[in-house]
Amino acid sequence: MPELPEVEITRLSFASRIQGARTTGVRVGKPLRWPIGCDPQHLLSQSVGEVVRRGKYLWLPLESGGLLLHLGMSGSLSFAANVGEPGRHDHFDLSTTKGTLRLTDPRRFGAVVWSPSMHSGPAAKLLCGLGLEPFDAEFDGAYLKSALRSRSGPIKQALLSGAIVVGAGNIYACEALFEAGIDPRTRSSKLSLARCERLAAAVRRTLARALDLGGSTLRDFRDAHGIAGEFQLHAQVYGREHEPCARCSAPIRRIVQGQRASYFCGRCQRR
DNA sequence: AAGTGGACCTGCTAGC
DNA sequence: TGCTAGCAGGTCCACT
Repeated sequence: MPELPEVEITRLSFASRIQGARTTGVRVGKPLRWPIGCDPQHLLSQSVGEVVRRGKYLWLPLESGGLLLHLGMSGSLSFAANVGEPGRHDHFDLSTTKGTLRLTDPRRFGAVVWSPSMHSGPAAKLLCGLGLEPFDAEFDGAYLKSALRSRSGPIKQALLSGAIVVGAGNIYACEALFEAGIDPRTRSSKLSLARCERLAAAVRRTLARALDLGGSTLRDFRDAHGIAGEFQLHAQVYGREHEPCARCSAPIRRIVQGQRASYFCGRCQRR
């Protein structure tokens, strides 16, 4: 579900409200992707620091370490003073003096993992292979060109891997490639510097636009106030197989790459 | 090292 | 109306 814009919108919707609160209770429901990795008692009576994002992960700092959160495909976080009884898909609650942070995740691909810090233990292991943040000044055409040099596979899969640049998932990778006029099947190492520059700019613009629009809500996504996004209404290619391309009217195509759907315009997007 | 396919889990929808 | 196959925003891991 949640790509970088959705994760960042979620963070913005509760980080300032939970900061400085003190933890008062923990409820662990059905198993998520990994075990939490600590005795839940260990999380009690600690003050909460500033929530930060790295890629699609959120780091929630506590005094004796912190929690690395991931929303998987169908996860969302809510934060409210009165949360009520947990529903069937509510698998983690962290109660604090300012409200309860609750992870709702029907498919349970999400995760809540304790780590002594962001830069050690399980968190470090999960974060260490990640590429640049898309809004980092270092992320530009020259960086992309260099990072893609050793990659023979399709550019779409290189973007999705997160090893070069983080944050673009299936929707935004498709949209960014459309904006840059690049066929998703193009071999990564074949992209010219000029096209790498266009692609880096397109990734940033696509993610920034999604942030402006509150992210994409296909079905599950809500921010921590329960508000849906509307980028999906503005998508040019994602989920639009057979519809006419907004730029040239050719029908949008759908193919499968690495077991994921790719949508693109066969006329506007070149190899 | 980089590419590929399978795995995890539930819910919804299109088609018969 | 009811069943089934196929599909869904992610990403780790084992294997080549």
